[in-house]
Amino acid sequence: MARATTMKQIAERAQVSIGTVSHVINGTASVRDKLRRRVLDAIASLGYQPSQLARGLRRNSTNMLGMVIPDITNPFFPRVVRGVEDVAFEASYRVVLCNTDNDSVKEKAYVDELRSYRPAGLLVIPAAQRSLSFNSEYPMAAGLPAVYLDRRPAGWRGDAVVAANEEGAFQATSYLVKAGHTRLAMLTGPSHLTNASERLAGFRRAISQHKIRIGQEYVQETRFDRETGYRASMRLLRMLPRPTAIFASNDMVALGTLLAIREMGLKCPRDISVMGFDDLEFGMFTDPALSSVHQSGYQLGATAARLLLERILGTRLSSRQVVLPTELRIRNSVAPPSALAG
Amino acid sequence: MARATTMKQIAERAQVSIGTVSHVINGTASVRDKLRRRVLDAIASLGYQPSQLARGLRRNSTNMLGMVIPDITNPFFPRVVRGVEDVAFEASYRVVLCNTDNDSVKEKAYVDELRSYRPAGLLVIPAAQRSLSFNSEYPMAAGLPAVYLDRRPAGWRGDAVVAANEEGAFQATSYLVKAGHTRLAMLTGPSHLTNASERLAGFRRAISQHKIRIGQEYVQETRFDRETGYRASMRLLRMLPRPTAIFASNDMVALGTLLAIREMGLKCPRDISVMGFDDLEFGMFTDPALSSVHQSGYQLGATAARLLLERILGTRLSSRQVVLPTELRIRNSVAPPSALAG
DNA sequence: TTGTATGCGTTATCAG
DNA sequence: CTGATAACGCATACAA
Repeated sequence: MARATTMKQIAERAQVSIGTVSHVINGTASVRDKLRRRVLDAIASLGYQPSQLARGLRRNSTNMLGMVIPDITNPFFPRVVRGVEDVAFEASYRVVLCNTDNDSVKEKAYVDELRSYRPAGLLVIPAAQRSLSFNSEYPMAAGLPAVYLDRRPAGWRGDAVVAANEEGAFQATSYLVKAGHTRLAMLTGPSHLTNASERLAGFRRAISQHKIRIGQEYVQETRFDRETGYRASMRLLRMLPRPTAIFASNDMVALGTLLAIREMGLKCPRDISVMGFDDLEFGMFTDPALSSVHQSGYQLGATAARLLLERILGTRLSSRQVVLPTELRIRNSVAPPSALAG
Repeated sequence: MARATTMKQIAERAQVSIGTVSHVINGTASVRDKLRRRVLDAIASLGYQPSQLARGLRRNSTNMLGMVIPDITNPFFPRVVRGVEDVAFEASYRVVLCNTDNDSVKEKAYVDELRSYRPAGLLVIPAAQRSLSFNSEYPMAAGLPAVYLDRRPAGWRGDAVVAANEEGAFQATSYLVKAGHTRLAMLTGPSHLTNASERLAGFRRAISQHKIRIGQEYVQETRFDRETGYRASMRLLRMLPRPTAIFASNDMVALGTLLAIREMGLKCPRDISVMGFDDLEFGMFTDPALSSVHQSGYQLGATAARLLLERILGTRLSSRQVVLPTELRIRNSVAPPSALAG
């Protein structure tokens, strides 16, 4: 295993001390132009790269940003990650990615290990609302800047960036109501996640504001995936009277609903309307095209990364809670209820 | 910035020397049971985590795996990444992810920086066939184990894992021919990527084997995205005679084709058949459902990670080229050519 | 079986 | 402005 070029070699070649090399690299003291040039030349010709390990050890901090997400395979998260990466890269930070599978144990393991690399900060989409690893101000407590995204763990008083989940769900539900639907069902997502419970709250606010009452069996808990969306939808579709509209807590769940409708021999939107949340790219291509509450995963990530960088650089002190806007995108999967339905 | 617990503190608390602590942690010498227990207790009660930076500096290698991919936002790659991560995590390695945007300059920058973290190995989906950073055995030369995935840079003689691109494309094209198509078009993807050129080769082999001749305007180069797929498809659809089947080099491109067909007021598969490659999840939900050559991104990643780990652990010496099988998945987007078409 | 001491490549302090 | 030199936290060769 060939060892890489070190500062010592640069120093020898440039005929200066190792301290001087460090100074020209970090701009930590002014160096006479002649020496500076010699150093730069040596660096260029030897292709020297400072050891991030040695530097991190000495400084007790690296240019890594730890990012903890549930599952990169879920199509919403890649955009978030990309938003983070772009902002981080621009500022010379690198992103280390970890998938928790929504498992708080794995989350804790990852966070603990990440810490041992002394990242400059942490970006976390928490696995659960009440996580053992994050119940208080855990990451901050040890002086590690952290920003939470997408979901907010209970009790977290630091920086966070989330979408307007309640409001978005309220808008979407209101739209369905105004289209004439009164038998509305909701697939909630995991009730222990803030984004899911906020969306449910928005749904409830809309129907109660319109004086609509629905049976509790019309509200079904799911995970945030197609599989549970499909199963819960099958249950809904077999109920009598059958709901005329289903609001899914995210697009993956809505995909399951579309599948269930197809399998039951029903037709969307003729027999039943479907609304999703997230507005993932594939929604434009489904049959029928999926109506959804749009949120920008990229902005979510980019914004969180910016907050984190600001905190790392210490330009801000008070903690900030950013709420990103959502926007209703109506496509073919929603229509007024047919007189025959039910 | 509170400093973390160190071995020294463990040593003090356990009333042993720092060397002993190291030995029980690494199992590098047998330690008397009593002392070992004291050390373990101290570690547990202080929540000690060894500094990966110090360890990496000392050992000249860390438990990080550098992974370089074009763009996490492209739905094929998350599965690859996930496959890598799962295998890596199991073996106590962590993955650092970098997006190159298919830009070899960015790729080189990332690889150079990654090296300064002394990763145990590198997983690379190269940005281009002839990359400045990878034209010879660059990563290996410096003793850094590396495995290439999905695409193979020219001249690389080390480990690589790719799909059976040529064969898959051959099967798909043959299917179209057997369905009666003679006016076949292909959207090639970027010609400088091996996977794209192999797919084109498979296409050509199939049509020439069936004695079909097509005009060169029926072969259009695209990138691997929807946008260029859409534009190239519009060109194809305006040609006279119009092709009766389009083979897209991947599903994102095929999505663009579906869009173009819709926009031209044509109907797939009645007027024109469409075949994709990759078989991404959304293909089941498009209208019509997309036929495609299936390959498992997860297996691609998992296999590559396994090869890399084996090389890191030094259990193998000769370099291996793994080719993963593909499988044709026929759905509604393919039908025999209508007599009226053209 | 255990302790001591050296060095990994930097940064930072302190003289000169 | 420049050069020595002491940490940073750990692994490891060597001594005891």
